[in-house]
Amino acid sequence: MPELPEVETTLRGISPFLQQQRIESVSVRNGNLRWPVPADISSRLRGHTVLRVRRRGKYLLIDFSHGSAVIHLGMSGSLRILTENAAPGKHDHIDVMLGSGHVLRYTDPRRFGCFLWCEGDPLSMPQLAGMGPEPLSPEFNADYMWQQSRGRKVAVKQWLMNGAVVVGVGNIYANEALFMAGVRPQRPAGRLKRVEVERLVEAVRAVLARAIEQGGTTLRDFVNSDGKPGYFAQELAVYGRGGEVCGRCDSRLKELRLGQRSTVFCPGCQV
DNA sequence: CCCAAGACCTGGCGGC
DNA sequence: TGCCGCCAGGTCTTGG
Repeated sequence: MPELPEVETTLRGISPFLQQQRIESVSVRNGNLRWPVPADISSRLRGHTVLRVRRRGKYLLIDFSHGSAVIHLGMSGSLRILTENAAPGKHDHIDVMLGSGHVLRYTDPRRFGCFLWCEGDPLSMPQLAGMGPEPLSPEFNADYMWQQSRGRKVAVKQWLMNGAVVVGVGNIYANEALFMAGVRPQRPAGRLKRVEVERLVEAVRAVLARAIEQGGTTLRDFVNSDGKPGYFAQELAVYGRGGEVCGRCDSRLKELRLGQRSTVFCPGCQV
């Protein structure tokens, strides 16, 4: 489910409710996520105060003075703030009770996400070390991406979705950015021209920034921390539109598979 | 090192 | 209505 804009939307939603809050308790109903939720997570957190919440790629980090909770939403996860204690549903796996009386609830039907504990610097744990730059930071620029692309034979779309190159670009936004940049997804990354890399960098920035403004993309079940959907789905130009007429020319959008992921492009607009 | 494919898991959908 | 296969926003792991 969540790509960078959805995780960023979640961060912005939960952050005000977590800042400086004391953790009263943690209730784990199903700890069988991608990796097991540490059995002692409750005793790790109880009585400690949240210093701040931040994001690295699609990971959310809740920092305390003695370590950080490291959370990923996988394909289908969400985090919500409950103002009253609603009965948990089948996929509501974790509740974090806050001093304010609010509850941070972790939901994930497919359980591809994780909820881990890290003492010390979470940025150096295996999952986070070696990540590429943030796409909305100055380190993500044409010079960097040009140098990264040289010699790479992989399709540019899969290259864009590789977190070691740049974080946060998932299937939806890779499709959209390539359309915006006028580049066919199946082109080998190393064969892009410099101007194409420049356009792609700008397109990734633009599509992610716009999606964040809209509160992310809701296809089926993404909800923000208030339980509301994101509105970027209405602005998707190609994702989920295979067979439709392109909005920019009169070609029909084509659909194919790259790296087992559905890929949509316009044969008229994308070279 | 690079790349492709398999793995994890549940639910929704279209087809028969 | 019921069952079956396929698909889904991610990314880690394995194997060539």
